[in-house]
Amino acid sequence: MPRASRADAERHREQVIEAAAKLVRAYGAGNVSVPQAMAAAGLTHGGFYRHFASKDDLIARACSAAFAERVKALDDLTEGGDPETPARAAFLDGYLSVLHRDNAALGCPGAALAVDAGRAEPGDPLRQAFTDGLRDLVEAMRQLDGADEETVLAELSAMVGALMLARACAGDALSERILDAVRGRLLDGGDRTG
Amino acid sequence: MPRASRADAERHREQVIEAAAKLVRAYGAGNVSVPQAMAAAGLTHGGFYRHFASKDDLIARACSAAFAERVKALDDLTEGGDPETPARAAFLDGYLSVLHRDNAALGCPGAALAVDAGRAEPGDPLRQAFTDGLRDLVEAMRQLDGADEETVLAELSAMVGALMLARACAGDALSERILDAVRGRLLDGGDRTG
DNA sequence: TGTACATCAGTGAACGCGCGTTCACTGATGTAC
DNA sequence: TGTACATCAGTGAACGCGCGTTCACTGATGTAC
Repeated sequence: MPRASRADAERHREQVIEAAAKLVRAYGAGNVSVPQAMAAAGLTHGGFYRHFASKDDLIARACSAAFAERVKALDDLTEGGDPETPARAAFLDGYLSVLHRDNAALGCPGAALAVDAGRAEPGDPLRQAFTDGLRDLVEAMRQLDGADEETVLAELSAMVGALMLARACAGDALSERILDAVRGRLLDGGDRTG
Repeated sequence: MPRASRADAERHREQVIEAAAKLVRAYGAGNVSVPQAMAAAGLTHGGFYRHFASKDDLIARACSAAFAERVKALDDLTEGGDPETPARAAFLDGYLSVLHRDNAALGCPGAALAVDAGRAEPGDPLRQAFTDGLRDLVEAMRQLDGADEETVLAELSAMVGALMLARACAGDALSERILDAVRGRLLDGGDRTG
C-alpha cells in the first residue's frame, strides 16, 4: 500500500485514534505501543509520524475521542427521555454493572484513564485532554440529572471509585458488593431532578 | 559491598519493599523499574533476584506493604479516640485534602493502585495483594466509622473516585471542587456511628 | 578462642527484547498544463 | 480529456535506549572443628 488517497489517509487516521481509544482504556496509556495501535487499524508502524506528532499526541487524542463517544451516548440518553424508564436510573444501572466492569475498552474513560492522567506530567497533553473531557462529561451528567455541579461531582466520584475498585478485585465476591453498595446509595438518594 | 550480614540483608530487603511501596504509588506498577527500586535502597540491580522471585513479586509485596501501613494509621486513629475531634471527620478531611492529592507516594494505595490491579492478569500476584489489602482497609474503616460494610463501601468508593479524579485534573479549579463536593456530602450524610 | 573453609549478599557486565523514533524507498494519487 | 511530473501515504529496516533477567566473580560473614 504505497500511497493511499487523502480520503483513505484521513480514514486511517481516525481508525488509529478509535483503536487507540479502546486499547488505552483496556491496557492503560503506558501499555499501548505505536506498532500495536497501528496494527489495530491494519497498518504498519512506519507511517505513524505522518499522522501524529508523537505517541503522547495519539494517546491524548484517543482520550478525547473516548470522552466524546461517552458524552454523545449520555446526550442521546438525555434526549430520548422516556418518563417510564428514568434516564438517570438506566445510566446508573449500566455504569455500575458487571458488564461495564468487565469491558473497560468500551467503558467510561473517566474511570479508565484518571490514574494515567494523574501520573502524567503537567505539560503532558493527556492531562489537558482528560480535564477537558471530564468537564464535558460532568456537563452531560448535569443535563441528564438536572442537578447542580456539586451533586454531579459527588455522584460521579462514587461511580468512578466503585467501578475501579470493583475492577481491581474482580473474581472476588467483594467486587459485586462494591457495585451494589454504590448503586443502592445513589438510587436511594434518588431523584433530584426538577 | 561484597557480602552483607544476614541482618543487613534482611534490612535491605525491607528497604527495597518500602521504597517500592512509595514509587509504585507515585508512578504506577508498570513504571517502576528494578534498577530504580534497588537504587532507592542504595543497592545495584544485580542482587535483586536474591531477594525477590521476580519484579511482579516485588510489586505485589510493595502493594501489601502500602495497605498495611495505611491500615495501621487508621487503627491508630480509631484507638486514639478523642470525642472532641471525631476520628471519622479527621480521616475524611485528610483523605480529601490537597496534600493527599499531591502526595500519592505516601497516600492511599486503594486509589493509587486500583487501576494497575484491575489491569493485571488474573494470575498476577498484584491482584491478590490488592484484594486482600482492600478487604483489610474496609475492615479498618468499619472500625473507625462503626458502620456496616455497605456504608463503608459506598463511602470508600466516593473517596477513592474523588481523589483520583482530583489528581487527574490537578491544576484546574475543577480539582478542588471535586474534593470539596465529596467531603461536603460525606460529612453531611454524617455520623452513622452508634 | 582461633583457624580453615564454605556460604552467599552484593557487584557489574552481559543477554535478548520491545520500545519510540527516523529514514530511504515505492508507486499510486493529485496537479499543472 | 490526456500527459508529465511532483507529492506523499505507507513500508520495512535501522537507530539508540532501558528494560527484566542471568551469571561469573568478590570477599566478608557464618560455621565446623
